[in-house]
Amino acid sequence: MTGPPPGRPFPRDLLAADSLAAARALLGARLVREADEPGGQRRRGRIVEVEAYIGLDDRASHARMGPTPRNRVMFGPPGIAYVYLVYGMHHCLNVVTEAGGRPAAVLVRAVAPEEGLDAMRAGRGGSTVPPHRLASGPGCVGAAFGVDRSFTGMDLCDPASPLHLEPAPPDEPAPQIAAGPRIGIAYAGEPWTSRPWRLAVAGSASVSRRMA
DNA sequence: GCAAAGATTTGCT
DNA sequence: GCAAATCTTTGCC
Repeated sequence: MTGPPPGRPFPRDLLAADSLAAARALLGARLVREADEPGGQRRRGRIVEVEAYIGLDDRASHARMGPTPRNRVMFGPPGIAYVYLVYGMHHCLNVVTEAGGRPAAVLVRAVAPEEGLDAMRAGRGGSTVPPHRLASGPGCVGAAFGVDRSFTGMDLCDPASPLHLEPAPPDEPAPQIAAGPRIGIAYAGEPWTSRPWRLAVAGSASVSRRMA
């Protein structure tokens, strides 16, 4: 036997408690996008880079101003997708974490493509970047997996969802993890800009930027 | 109701 | 290395 049976659900309890633990659990997990049309390709990749946004007091988090029409799913149950549009052009995928109404989410910043490379490249507008860079960066993940704001609210722990998570294969060793400050949040100020809440699989060629 | 800024990427200088 | 592209969400008048 080499791989897991298809459709194994990602355990929701791994996302329900501490967001940094959830972020570590998501590294190495698989992001799966079922074919969006008959005869289309299934897209799948290994999550290799994430960032955590934790709590009302995190000045870098969209939840910092309390519940709004955009961020309200962050206040809901874990395992739900939160997709937002940044800079008017890029869709970024988050996995809601923590239970009990504490707002938190993990941003999926990079995925190492494994399946459906052609569909990913098409989603990237036919970009000629090498395969390992097709989903390297939060906006690239959204484009490569065909995700937009209509995916907000989707249950990523349900194998029947068009977009969902799967655990890493059981025979795969746990990844070595590197940590560093989050990207693009200078506006938040200290201590939030320095919090090492960006986590990545050490050495992966698909990580968007080198860790400090 | 209007103005400002943003969890980015790409291409040109 | 830097600036443009592009539009939603939020904050303030």
